[in-house]
Amino acid sequence: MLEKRYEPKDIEKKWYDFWIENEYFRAEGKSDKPPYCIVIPPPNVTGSLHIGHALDITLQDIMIRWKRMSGSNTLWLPGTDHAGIATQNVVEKDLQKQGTDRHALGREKFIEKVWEWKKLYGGTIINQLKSMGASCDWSRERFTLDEGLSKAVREVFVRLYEEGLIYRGEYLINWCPRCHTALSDLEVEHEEKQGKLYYIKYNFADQDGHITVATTRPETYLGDTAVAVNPEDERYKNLIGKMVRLPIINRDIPIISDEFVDASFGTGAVKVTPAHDPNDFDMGKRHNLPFINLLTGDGKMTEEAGPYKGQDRFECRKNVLKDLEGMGHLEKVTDHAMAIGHCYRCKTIVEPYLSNQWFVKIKPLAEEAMKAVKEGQVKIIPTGWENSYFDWMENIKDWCISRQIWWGHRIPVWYCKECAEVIVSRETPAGCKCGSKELVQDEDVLDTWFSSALWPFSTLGWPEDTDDLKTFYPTSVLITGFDILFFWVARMMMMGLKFMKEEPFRHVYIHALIRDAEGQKMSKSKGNVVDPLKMTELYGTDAFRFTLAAYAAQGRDIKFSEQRVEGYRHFLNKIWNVARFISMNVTEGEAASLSIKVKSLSLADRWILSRLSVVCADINKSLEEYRFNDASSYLYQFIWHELCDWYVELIKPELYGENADSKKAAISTLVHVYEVSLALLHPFMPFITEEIWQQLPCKKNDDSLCIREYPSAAEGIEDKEAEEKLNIVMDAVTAIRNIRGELNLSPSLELQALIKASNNAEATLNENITYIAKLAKAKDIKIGSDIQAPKHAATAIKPAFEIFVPLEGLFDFDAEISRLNKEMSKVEEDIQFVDRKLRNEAFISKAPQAVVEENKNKYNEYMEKLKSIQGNIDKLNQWR
RNA sequence: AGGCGCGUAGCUCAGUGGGAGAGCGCUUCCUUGACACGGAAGAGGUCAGGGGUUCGAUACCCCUCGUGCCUACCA
Repeated sequence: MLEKRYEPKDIEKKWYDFWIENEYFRAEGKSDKPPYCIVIPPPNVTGSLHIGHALDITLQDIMIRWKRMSGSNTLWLPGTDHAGIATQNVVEKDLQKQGTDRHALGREKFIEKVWEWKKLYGGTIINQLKSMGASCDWSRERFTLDEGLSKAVREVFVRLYEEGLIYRGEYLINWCPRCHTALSDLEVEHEEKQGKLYYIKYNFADQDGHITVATTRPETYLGDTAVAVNPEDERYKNLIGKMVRLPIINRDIPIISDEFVDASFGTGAVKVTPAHDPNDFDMGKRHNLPFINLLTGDGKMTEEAGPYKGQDRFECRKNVLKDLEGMGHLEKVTDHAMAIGHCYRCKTIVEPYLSNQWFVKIKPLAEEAMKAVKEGQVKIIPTGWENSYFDWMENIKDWCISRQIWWGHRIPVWYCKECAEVIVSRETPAGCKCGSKELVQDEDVLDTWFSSALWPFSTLGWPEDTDDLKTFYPTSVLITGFDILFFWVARMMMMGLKFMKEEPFRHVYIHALIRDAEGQKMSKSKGNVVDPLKMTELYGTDAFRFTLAAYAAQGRDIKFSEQRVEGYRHFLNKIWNVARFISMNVTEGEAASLSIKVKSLSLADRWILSRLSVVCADINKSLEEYRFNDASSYLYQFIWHELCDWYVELIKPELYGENADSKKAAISTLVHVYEVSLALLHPFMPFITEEIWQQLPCKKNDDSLCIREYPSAAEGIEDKEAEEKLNIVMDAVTAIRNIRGELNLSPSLELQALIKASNNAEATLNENITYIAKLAKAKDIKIGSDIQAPKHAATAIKPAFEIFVPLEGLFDFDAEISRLNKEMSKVEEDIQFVDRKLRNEAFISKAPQAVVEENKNKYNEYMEKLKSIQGNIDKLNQWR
């Protein structure tokens, strides 16, 4: 006998351990079964589970468990990402607390420290994934800095270099002065902000007068090497070639002309700072201007800044403005909206910074990646994201992959101290071809996303030709949020196609972002995060998972509300109680012999089996299409409203009755339908279903629900006739309940029911009179085509029959007449609506014949109903 | 600045070219032998506004308003 309430806590761990012990999640490297594979989006090793992970994990686990049960050789490959900058930041913070830093430690020691840290805390997120029920194959867990994955990284780097797709050069990149490293364009977050536009006067060097330039970053004037104007700009045409003198530092620079300049913006004259602005960089190249670097790596001014040397960049700005103003060089200041770039890891304002970096020449890779989606090898779901994908790929720029940090894959490039030879190699080289042994490795490491880009094949063993790789590549689907579509998905596409010659996954399912109940993005700083671990603690993992699945409609963000989790906890309680109901009605001895015997099935049995068949098909189809919300809604609807509200109630007379055969049929059907329901539910709520299933008194072919075959429509028996018939019965029950409710009659009061039925309905109702008696709490039910309405009776009119409920003594003429009047005005509206259509000639001639027919039928039906109601009202008025 | 999405019951959201659906909340009644985390019966919506296409539009097209996001080198 089950406990009165479902208590998730102990049960969850018990079953997870059981699954692991029995290796149910273990994939086969070689198998006759069809392969199904998902690689997990590897969470940062520093991370802890947030609600976005929870959604991600839940959806993946649903797909994986569903496919596993459906007979696939299923691999869900888990792992973590070394998260270069983020992890380094965390460990550096630790060091800071101890009053030291990484430079004091030295590179080698520091990296040791990070590994130590990883050993201590890196398992946190993995354990949290397990607590969500994730059915990953943990024997294949990977880490992006593993030996194998590092080998893949080197292989890819060297091959791209050899093909000329990786190069090194001095360019303007995004620099984070706090993290002390270059960032790719993607790692810079732009935020629209109200800023200022400063107008600065530059005097001519050899004549009176000045030209005014506008800038948002006045301190960069120190690095100006020209002023540019548009060649067509009449105002400045005659000034081209003249020199202006920079205030304070008194450097003379030329006025040049360049098409790039927009004459309508600001003053139409642009200061050109080639070392600190991307556009100016291009102009500098075009006009051969000097590049003056004003900044050090940590955002302080260099010697080039003259009197401002050593000042912080923002302090310098203040001082420059003060000085310019003092000397009368600041003409005016206006408000100006602009988007400033911030480091995505630490939110510091980034600087365009001139330095030597490694880049991937990306266009050729992007073209293949676009083609794969255009030609349909890869399907992005929902398709709306394809636009963003193409848009980004088309405008892509070379990818800066070197980072000036220590934690990560060190760039496999060595420089000879003797002859300046550059050696790019898979293996650490012993010496230079010039004979020197004096080699130094490049100091930089690779962008973390470089190794993540290889994840779908590096984790399967590439560059070795492993069984896993042969079996599981391309993987089946990638499930992730849109926030890393470019960071990760796009790059996996490029690398997968490049090195495997095949797309990394057949489908990409992009799910929503979870926001708080007000629609705000969740963030630690806003303090509006929903902690998934708290949810699982409060409501159980299953209820939480089901909530996430129910929320996961395509193409819309999720506004998360805790109330909804509570609602689904009630659903679990309902499921739990059906199990209790079964255990109370099935004795141990009976259990083993249960089977569905078609010939002794009652109408209710046939009906629920038919419904089961339909819902099995619906759920499989929904999952096929990644319609998680539909699947969960089908489950909820079927189990609660059909199985519990109707079927269980319908069979109670049989369970408590004397007829052994029909009792047996009812119990068999109930247990069967419930067992199948548990299987249907299992991918969504693995723990409670396993717990109940293990205790369910019926024959099972498997040791765990998680490997039971996933139900198909064949587990039910489709039977439209039974559905139609039972609908008539349900109609009758509802009609009587409706009278009871609306006339405020006590639920305990037994009502008499007289049913005037058409021939079809008469037989059906007669055969199922006990159902009606029980569910509507009715007695002395009489059914016939010649039933007459008694004097003091409430009436209900349905298409197939009319019901009269005699209410001697309790009868209230006014109440009943007003009920009927309400009903009548509804029907009158209906008639009007259909009539308008039928009188429209265009409708008759142009609408499909079936639609016209349908409306005609409706019209007749409504007219019948109207006649009946009117008749009843007339009688009541006569009698009263 | 461009692009994308959203606006449907009090709240959170499904949905569809042929009379508007769910969950929660609300109202009334009910401790009936699985379940009060329950049962039964209800109330509640010009499907943002305006125009167009159509026999027919909440759905398709255009505009407006509101709202959210992504991309972008306007100094």
